[in-house]
Order: sequence, then C-alpha cells, then structure tokens
Amino acid sequence: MFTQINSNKVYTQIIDQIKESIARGELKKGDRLPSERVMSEQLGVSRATVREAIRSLEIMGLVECVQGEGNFIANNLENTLVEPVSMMFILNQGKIREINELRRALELEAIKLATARMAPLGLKKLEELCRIMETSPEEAARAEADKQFHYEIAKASENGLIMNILNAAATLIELQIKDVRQKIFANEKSNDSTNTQHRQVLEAIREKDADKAACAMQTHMDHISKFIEAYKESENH
Amino acid sequence: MFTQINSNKVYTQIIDQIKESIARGELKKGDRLPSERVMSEQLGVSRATVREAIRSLEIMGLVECVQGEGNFIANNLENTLVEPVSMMFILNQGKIREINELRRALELEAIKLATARMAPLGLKKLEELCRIMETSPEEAARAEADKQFHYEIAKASENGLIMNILNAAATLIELQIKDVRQKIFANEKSNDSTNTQHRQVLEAIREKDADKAACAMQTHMDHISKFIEAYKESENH
DNA sequence: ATAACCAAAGTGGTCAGTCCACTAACCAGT
DNA sequence: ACTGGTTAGTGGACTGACCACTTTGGTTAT
Repeated sequence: MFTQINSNKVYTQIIDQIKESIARGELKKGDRLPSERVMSEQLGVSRATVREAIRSLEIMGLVECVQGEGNFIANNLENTLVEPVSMMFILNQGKIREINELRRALELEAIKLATARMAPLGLKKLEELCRIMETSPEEAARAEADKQFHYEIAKASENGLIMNILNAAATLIELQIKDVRQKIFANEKSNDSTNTQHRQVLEAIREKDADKAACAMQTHMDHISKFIEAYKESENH
Repeated sequence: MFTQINSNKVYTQIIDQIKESIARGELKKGDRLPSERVMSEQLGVSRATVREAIRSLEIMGLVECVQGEGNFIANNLENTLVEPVSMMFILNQGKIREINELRRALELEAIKLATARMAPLGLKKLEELCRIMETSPEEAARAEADKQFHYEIAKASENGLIMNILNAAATLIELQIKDVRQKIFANEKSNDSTNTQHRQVLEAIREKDADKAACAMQTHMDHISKFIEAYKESENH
C-alpha cells in the first residue's frame, strides 16, 4: 500500500556517500578526505553534522582523524571490527565460551583454505616460528611467535573477512584475560604439548592435507579453550 | 625518559563510560540514556561532543535514537555487526568468495553446536520449515522458510557471537545480490536438491550426529556458493 | 463523564559562529 | 645547515539558537 518512509537522517546520508565513494574507487586506503569545512560546504550541511558522520567512521576504525592534519581513510583495517564486536559482546553479556567457539570455527576454516593457498615463503615463516616457540628462552618471544603463527595461517587463507574477525576474536580474548599465554602456561608443562600441536599443524600443511591440518588445529583449539575456560572459571570464584 | 602522552579524545572517554556502565550492569538492553542535555551537563562537556559519542554507538547499532523521545540501548542486537562488517568488506574490496567462506565456517560450527544443544521444539520448527520449503507454492514463502531454517540452527547453537556474525554474513550476501534465492533457483530444478540437503541436515541433527550434520551442511554450503559465485561472475561480464 | 483537541515541555536533529590545540611549511637569523 | 618563530589550515570542543517530533496534561465540546 504505502512505501516505507526512510527517515534518512543527514549524517546517515553522509556516511553513505563516503561509503559509495569508496566503493566507486574514488577514495582508497590512506587517502585524505576533504577538510570538514570544505565537506560541510560541498554537502550543504553544518560542520557538526559532518563531524558526527566522520566520528562514527573513526570509531569503527575506517577513518583516522589527526588534529591539525586531516581525516584519512584508514590504511590498516586489521582492528576495524574489534570495537564493534567487543561492544556487542559486552552488551550481550557474552560468555568466554562463545569467543572460543567463534575462534575455533574461523581457525578451522582458515587452515583449510591456507593449506590449499599457502606459499613456500609462508611455510618457511611457520617453520621459523615453530623453532622460536620451541627454543627461545624468553616467554615474551615465544608468546609473540605463537600469535604470529596463527596470524600467518590466517593471512595464507587469503580471506580478509576471516582474518579480520579472527583478529577481533583473539583481541577479545586478550581483553578478557590479560596475557592469556603467560597465565595458562606459566606453571604448566603444557608448553610441550602446544609445541607438538603446532608442529602437527605445520606438517599437515606441508603435506597439503587440509583435513589433517584442520584436525590438528581442532586438537590445538580444544586444548587452548579448555585452559581458558578453566582459568576464567577460577577467576570468578 | 618521558612517558607517551595519550590524547584521549573526549568523545572516546564518553563512549568508554557508557560501555563501562553497561558492563557494570547499570545500563541494560532497552534502557533509556539520560537526555543529551543532561549528559552534557553531568559530564561537563558540550552537547555536540556527547552527540558525537552517541552517534558512533548508533551507527554500530548499540543505541537507538528516537527524535522527541530519547536515546536507548538497543533491544535487538541482531544487526549490530552488519554495518561494520559491510563497511570493512567494501573498503577492503572484498570478494563474494570471502563471504561464502566466512559463512561456511560459521554454519559448520553452528550446526555442530546446535546438534548437541537443539531442543525438541527447535526440531519441530525445522521439520515444519522443511515442509514449507517442499510444498509451498509461493517462492516468497519458501525463501522465508529457508532463511528461518538457518536462523533456527544458529539460534540453537546458543552462541550470540556466531549467530550475530552469521546474520551479518547472510545480510552481506543479500546486499551484494538482491533476492539471492530467486535469482539462483528461479530457472533451476536445483530446488529439489536443496530440499534434499535441508532434509539431510535435519535428519543428522535428529540423530544427534554432529559430524554427519556438519558434513550435510558442508554439502549444502558448497552447493549454494557454487551458484552465488557463478551468478556474480556472470553479472560482471 | 467522555472524547477530541490543543498548548506546553522535553527530546533529538541541525545549524552557525567562535575559540583552542595542533601540524606543516615557510622564512629569517644565526 | 640548523634553530626558532610566524602563519595558514586542520581537527577538537564549545555555545546558543532553531526546528521537528513525541508525550503529557489540561481544556473544550459533546
């Protein structure tokens, strides 16, 4: 009967215009937006309204605002979804279990894809990271290598979406439990089994056996989340 | 020597305060925020700044703003991540392939979890939805049942994060290809095989066989994404 | 008494103008 | 070549005003 009337708040339209401009390729990563004063003039709206639109994009990590310099399309989109996901998670009173399950889903898909798409150079990096985790005397270095190991796999999946959300999930876990690795492995011989698991993942990738790799990763994830949930549990008591 | 000074923009602090207030449980879903004028007074900042903070939360879907009434913590968080994910996707010049892969990852995890957690009532709903897809003469009704079928599974996974991101992925596909189902199945006998796949998923759940269910879903996902990517392909030529 | 109406108060949406803090670029003095 | 100041342009924040909308409560007509 009647067509839905879309309120079309002005700031929404501005955001849409910026989005379209990006989609059309007029704005690319790192590009500078026109100054707020110029934009407000071009769009025929007040500067305050332009700022509300830009602010939203900034919080989402799509725009970087530098005082005295200008507003830029973000170069690095890696942390784009951390804020939104974390907010949504808090507001939903989410459980750590949910993040673990999400992470497992993505790691499993990522490694399947990565196994097919991994380049020799990536394999070499994974090899090196395994070595560091096994031999480095400093926990900090081992922890960093651990992160990198999973990051390399995500990268090799050649899927920006999965990579991004995976990063958000990992960050969210860190937010919930500071220094996860330290707390889990500090008083554990568990380090050895973790290293073994990483090795098995690496070997499976090398053999281009996606199912085997996924299986190895699944074991690894189960191992980790068992500790995380146990830790979180003990914290609440 | 010197410690890094963090600028801590004011609107960021306001957002943090609102977040903390939510985390502490002072603000819950559906609650009304103090009016902008009151907040600006309480926080000792201008209304414009308060608005920039609230605007960001609104775009992320965490706050709903109603003119003449007030600003509310969102009741419905289902679409929280659609905007951020879609933005990030566009800015990254993502391919439809990536969404499909993301969706597959989540559907696979969701169905594993759902198989373990599905209640009898949910099974009944799935049964009914299968029936509609198989017998309803109206494509619109069948399409709706299709959506509901996947939604019920996501719901049964009892994981808000996965449910939410899955919804974002599904929405994103719809954004890329309007009326996906119609376009894919309009001139296809493919409807039959889709129905068969849904049946197989349902049966596996009924048998509480998570692996079998995941396998059936995998087949279903492969089937769908083959069509979607083919369609998108043809569209670009 | 009931229903319809209307005015007031409060709210978010938008605007214009102002000042401050910061950056980069240029320029003069050393 | 380096230093330090000046200046133009930028984002950050504030102020006060007006508009559009909703709710509310009293007033009027029935």
